Formats: sequence, structure tokens, C-alpha cells
Amino acid sequence: MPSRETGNGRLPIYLRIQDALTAEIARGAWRPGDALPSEDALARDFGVALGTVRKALGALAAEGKLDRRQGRGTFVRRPDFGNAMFRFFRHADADGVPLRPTARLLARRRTRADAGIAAKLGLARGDELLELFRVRLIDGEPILAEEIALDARRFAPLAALPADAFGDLLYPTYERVCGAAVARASEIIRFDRAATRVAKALGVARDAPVAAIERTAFAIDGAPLEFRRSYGPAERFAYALELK
Amino acid sequence: MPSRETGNGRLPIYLRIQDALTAEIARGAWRPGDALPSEDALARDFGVALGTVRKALGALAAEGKLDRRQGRGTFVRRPDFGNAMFRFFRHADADGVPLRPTARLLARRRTRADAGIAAKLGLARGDELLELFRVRLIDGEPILAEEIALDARRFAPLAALPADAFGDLLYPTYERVCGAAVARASEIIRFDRAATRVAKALGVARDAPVAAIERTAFAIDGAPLEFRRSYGPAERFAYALELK
DNA sequence: CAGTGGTCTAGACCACTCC
DNA sequence: GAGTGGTCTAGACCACTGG
Repeated sequence: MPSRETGNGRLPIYLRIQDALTAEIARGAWRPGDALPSEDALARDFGVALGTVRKALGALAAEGKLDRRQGRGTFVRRPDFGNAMFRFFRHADADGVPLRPTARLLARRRTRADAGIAAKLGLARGDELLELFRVRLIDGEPILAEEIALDARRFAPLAALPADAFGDLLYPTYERVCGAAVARASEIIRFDRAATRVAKALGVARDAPVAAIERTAFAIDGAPLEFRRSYGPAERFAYALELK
Repeated sequence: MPSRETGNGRLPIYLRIQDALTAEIARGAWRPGDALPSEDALARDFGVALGTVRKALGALAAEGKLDRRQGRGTFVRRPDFGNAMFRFFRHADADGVPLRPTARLLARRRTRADAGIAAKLGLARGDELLELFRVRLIDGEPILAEEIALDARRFAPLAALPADAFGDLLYPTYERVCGAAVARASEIIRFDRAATRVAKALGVARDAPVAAIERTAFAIDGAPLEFRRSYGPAERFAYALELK
């Protein structure tokens, strides 16, 4: 038995391993999709028993940081928010066919951050922003209007990107063009009324009721990357929850 | 080594133990708040190693079915939806003092179930319902109007209960007066406009925008107990989510 | 086939709770 | 101090994946 001094750091070993691995992932030691060393190798590296690293890996998998697949290995999870916004809206998939939303970029401009957005993005007031405005459609019908704010420096390549190269999903574009990978996000749902620009994009009356989803997206190291406000027609909004 | 035939049931032992314990709990072998036998005792009963029952108990704790407390024991969790509705609404707690909502019963009557509610409650169309209408307030200000439908037979004692004996929370009342314990619930958030009765209760204009939360509450054996529609002023609605 | 994670066991000691 | 869950170890075999 190598050391038998659980109390040396006061924190359980498996938690320290969990933290160590989290830090390694945040540092970028393994990119999303990469495989970690095998359980055996990790146990040797950390000088602990197999069961201990298993406990740490299991916890990280439960947190959504890792994917474990028998016979394959343990992988850094690539979060897929693909069409996460659309979980809020009923879209008429009469036949159960998963409808693929599309996106159209309506506007792109540089502005300066007001205090609110600066705080959300970890910038200073007056710092330069890249602002996108786009509409997302299902079956040609507009479902969501989105105002997106980005640090203009960090996302400079997007300013020059042809409008039709943005694609239907932005996060893969951020990663491909700017090397910025979104790891998690936090959202707030509110109810609001459509401003002129939003109303026009959605094809509803000005001041029509809309559901507003504010999202801040973060990199794996915790730095905020994007702040986004998405608006959809209130009468299409429906969101399900389970309570235990 | 007692048996060494993992494959006898084809399902991992810890999953079978998990299922067995879930069934026992649903059957009411232990009431909410009761302690389960110790890990040691369970391991002996099931004829498996300690680690195996630990894995099952840990999973059940993660699901929210059990509470485990070091030095105390493992307990059947009593779900506490206390003021769960209010997680949807900003209530002005300027000093961070947790404001305690109150409730006032405005109406109580017998009706018959239409097809929709019958389906929600597992009844037949035309079966007798007990319908409650109440308003919930914070600091004297109405925040939620609630329409509640119950099986009149199952909840017969409520028909006779004095209005001021309902208390601020219904679920404890259901359990105390009718022996009906709520174990979980599922909700759908929508956006709607205030009907006359709701508008009056909330002190807003008719057709004012409201957030509507539909909730079906279930007993531990999965039987639906209550269907409830709660309405609150749309401009006070705010709900936070985390995405990973 | 070798290598990976998944399950299971057996037994040790630690940390907390309550009498 | 007795009893509980929490941590850790060491080693076995199973089930799946890929060359």
C-alpha cells in the first residue's frame, strides 16, 4: 500500500483527481473529442488505485465534461447546442421528421459596448463589439430573431466573412474561424414585446408578445464569449420541466 | 466468492438492486423520511458485496429518491416543492430575506371532467372533479392565480375542509387530510392572456399577458393526483437555465 | 487479438452522529 | 463506543471495440 495518508491534503483523493483533470481540460491539454489516457494509465500516473480514478472519471462524465464508451475510451465531450433554442418552440413536425432550422444573417455592424453588455462579456464600457442580427427559420417560416454581441477583437475574422459563409449554426463557425469553442451557456427566459426590428424579422406586429431568451456562452476556461438575445412569438413558446 | 454468475439475469446486479429498492419505495415499504436498512444489512439481504449496494444507493440518491447522510443513514427523500412556483417569478427580496408567499382560497366547487383534464388525471370524461381557485401573494401582492383540479372522490375530505384550514401549501394538506403524497411533477411553461377571473385575481387588465405554468403532480406509484394551471404577470416572469 | 471501460468482490480505515 | 455512510485499495472477470 503506497502511502495510506488520506488526510494529507484533507480533500478526498478522487476529488483532487477530478479537479486536476478539470484543470487539464480547461488548459486545453486535450481538445474536445480527444481521448484521455486509459484508466490504468491515469491510476499509475496519479499513483492511486483504479477504483479511485474511476470514481473521478464517473463524476466528470456525470457533470457532462467527459464521455465514456466501453471498449473505446474516455473522451472530452464536445457540447452540442446545435438547435438548443428550438427546445422552447413548438415547430410543426407533423410527421415527426426532425425539421432542420436554417438561419439568415440580416445585419452585421460594429458598435461599442454599453455597461450591461460589457459586464456580460467581461469587457470595459465602450469596447468595440461586433453585433449580428439574424433570423432563424423552420420550413421558411421565421421562428427566432437573434441579436448577438461579440468582442470585436476576439472575433475579428467574422467581420470580413461573407454573409453566406456563416452557416446555420454559429458555434461551429466560431470554432472554425476564430478558434473559440463554446463549452457551456446560461440562459434566462423572459416575456417581452417585439421591438420594431424584431417584429419585422418575425413577421409579427410591433409590440406583439414574444418570448425572450438571453444567453451568455462561455469558453471551457470560463471566459464569456457571446451574449445573445433571441426572440420568438409568444404563442409558439412551450417549455417542459420535470420536478423531483 | 459466492456465485460469480453476473450473467444470470443479464442485467447488472446493482441495477437490479436499484429497481428492487425503487419498487419497495413505490410500494410504500418505507415512508418518506424513513431510514432504509444499513448498507451492511442490505448487502447481506441481497447477498452481494458492499460496493455493489453502494453503487445502487448512490444512483438512487443521484436520482433524488434517497438522501444519504454520513453517520445517520439512508433515508427516503420527501420531495419539497414548497414554493417551487416562485422560482419563475422575481419577487422583490430587497434585503435577500426569503419572502414567504401566502395563499388565499377564492373558490371551491364540484364540476365534471372534460376530456382534457380527464386524460391528465387518469379519469373518465364526466367524472366528478373538485376544483379550487386560489391566489398566492408575496407581501400582500398577488403573484399567482391557480386553478386546481382534483379527483373529487380521492380528495373528498377537501370539500368539507374550512377554507382557512388549507394553509399556504397544498401538498402537505393533501398528505395530511387525504393521505396523498406528491412525489414528482411535470410542468409546461406557456405564454397566455389573462381570462376574466385570473385578471381579477392578479389585479391586471383582462387579456393582459401572463405566464402560464401547467403542472401535473404524481404520487410515488406514478398515479396522477393533481392538475394545476398557474398564471402570473408576464413582466414578472424570469426563469434561469444552465446548458452543458 | 489486445486494449478499453463496466461490473463485482473483499476487506481496510476514516469521519460523522448519537447515545 | 457502536453504528452509520465515505473513501480507498487490490485484484478478478465481463463486454465491447478496433485492428
